[in-house]
Amino acid sequence: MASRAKAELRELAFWADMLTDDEAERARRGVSERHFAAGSYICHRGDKLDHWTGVVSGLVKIGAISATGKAITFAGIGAGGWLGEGSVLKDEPRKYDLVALRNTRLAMMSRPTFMWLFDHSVGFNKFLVTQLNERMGQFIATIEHDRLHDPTARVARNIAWLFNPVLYPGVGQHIDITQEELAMLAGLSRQIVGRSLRTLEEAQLLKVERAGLTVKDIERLSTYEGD
DNA sequence: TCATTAAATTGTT
DNA sequence: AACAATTTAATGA
Repeated sequence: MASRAKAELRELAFWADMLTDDEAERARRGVSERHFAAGSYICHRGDKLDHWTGVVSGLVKIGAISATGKAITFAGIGAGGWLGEGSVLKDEPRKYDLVALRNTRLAMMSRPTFMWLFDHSVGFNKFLVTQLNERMGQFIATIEHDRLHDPTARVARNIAWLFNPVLYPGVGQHIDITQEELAMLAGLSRQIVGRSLRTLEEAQLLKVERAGLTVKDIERLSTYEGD
């Protein structure tokens, strides 16, 4: 049977099941919770935030300001997503900005705890490898994404991020997200996002609801390139 | 349970 | 960006 620590940890992190009871207890002690209000910065590029960070609830944007002054979004992270393993592993400052797009609860694991799990836990390393691999795939896709000027394609790609079954095992067909939040993620205006969503709905890729949407065809959505 | 009001979300110019 | 229309949530009888 599972330990109490593991049950507690599972509330914050789905990968708790991949740890032994002993490891879970150690992990639980090294994780604390923090809250960020909508619109606030969790960290700026260059900060030395040496915590591995999980989104318990809410929505976080990973991005940066380019040399030309344009805001670029690398990825959106929804509830269940974990980020920052690169900065923690290499003990480097963050190379990107983190912004809470809505009120967000974060689980933050201290670097010593992270390193201990990295050294001792097979389950944790398995999780890390799949996580890094999936990130890499998403990153490759993002490079292409930047060349996509069709706003509908950008919206589609941004939605697909939030439905990645490897990164977010719990997510079903539906998520709660407003068109305004999607606009901030994709770097588009709210009305363009609204129009794009209707286009995607007409193409039978998803169903638009109030303050949310349901995906009908995640495969075609993630590869959508416009008309 | 229903009616009223406030707040949030989306559509339109 | 501002305004209007619509839907949901909260309140209290």
